[in-house]
Amino acid sequence: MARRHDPGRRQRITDAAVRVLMERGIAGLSHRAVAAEADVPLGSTTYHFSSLDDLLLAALREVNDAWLTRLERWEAALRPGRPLAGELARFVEESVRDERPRVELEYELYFAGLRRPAVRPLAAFCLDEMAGVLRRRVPDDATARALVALLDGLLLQLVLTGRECDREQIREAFARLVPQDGTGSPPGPAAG
Amino acid sequence: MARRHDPGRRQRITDAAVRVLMERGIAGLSHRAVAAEADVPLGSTTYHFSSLDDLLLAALREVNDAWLTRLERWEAALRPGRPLAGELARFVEESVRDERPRVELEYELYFAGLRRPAVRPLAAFCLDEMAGVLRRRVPDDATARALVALLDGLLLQLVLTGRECDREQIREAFARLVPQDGTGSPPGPAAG
DNA sequence: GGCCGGAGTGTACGGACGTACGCATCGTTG
DNA sequence: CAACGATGCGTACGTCCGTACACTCCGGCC
Repeated sequence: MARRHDPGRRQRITDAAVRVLMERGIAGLSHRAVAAEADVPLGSTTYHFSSLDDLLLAALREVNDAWLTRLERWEAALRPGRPLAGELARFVEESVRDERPRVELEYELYFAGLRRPAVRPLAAFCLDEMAGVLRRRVPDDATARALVALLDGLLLQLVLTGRECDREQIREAFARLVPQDGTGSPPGPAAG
Repeated sequence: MARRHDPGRRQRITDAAVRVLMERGIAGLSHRAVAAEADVPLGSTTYHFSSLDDLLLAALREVNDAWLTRLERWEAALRPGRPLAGELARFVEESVRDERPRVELEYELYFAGLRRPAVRPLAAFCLDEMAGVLRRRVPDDATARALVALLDGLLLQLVLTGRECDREQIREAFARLVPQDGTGSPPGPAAG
């Protein structure tokens, strides 16, 4: 064994939980599945997390962070000259092409929030953060929230129907929501 | 007992399943819960439905039908003069105000579709039908699909954050997606 | 060097679940 | 009226789950 005083054990369990979620979904998350995936004894998962909900929440926070980080990176890499709508369409396309499991998991998070009071704040937080990121490129909160809604709805459609992604149509839809375009309107000249 | 040859028994079980789903969500659906809710013996639920997935699917079809019917009724009641965006905003507002449990359940259906192959076609069907209904009031498929995406995204946001519904903001967002407005553009003069 | 406290673990318990299957029951047929 | 077949039901089995808890083991302190 020699696993005594293993720092980062908690983190390893959380990571294993994320993998379990990715493979089996929220319904498939159990102490036993996580323990096996993390290669730790069953008791270890109940020791580090006071309940299964705790474990679920920790894992979902991880998933959520990864998702928001991806969005932040996309935002940070925006070129001033390019219209925002096209870049949003690219984000959608890349999401369903390269990160489908993560997208699916992200939406499982939302839906878990529908029923589990403990998860709901996290889902709401995610929505607000996304709006906050887009807000940097758009003149008002309402537009940012509408863009988030359209983004969520489109990703959901693409993931659920498995239909191929028509980037031009998606760009057009985003373009209608963005008032004037040129990678949005940063509040200040260089404050973006 | 005297329950022999009870016609509509299957339907009663399905209805009970819908109530169970409404109260406990998909994770809470079980043969036992449904049997108790429908006041039938446990064996009856396994007799009429070959598996739990069958029962879930039947119940979700019911939920789906109710949802699409609501949308159809909304569409049928549209007045020619009124702008479509405002009517869509009204639909959103009424949905979260009066039908929140049904909305939540509808999105649980989507969620179930993410993980259960048997449910996915139903979720995809629902998305297509919604687009089909909106298509009657809008000049092209792409716009209809974008409206569905925005509708889904907005409802999701409102239900998850519990934020109050700003109807004017929502109307504005829909208005940007609808090319010109006056309750859409029916293909023919009176063709509906 | 020997004890002591807490960190970590293995096991066992109680309960819920899906489903298979033998049996009761009733309409039908001769 | 009697027997039979299908229709419907109650029970019981095997599995998996979350969690509690007695126990082990290691690091620090006297």
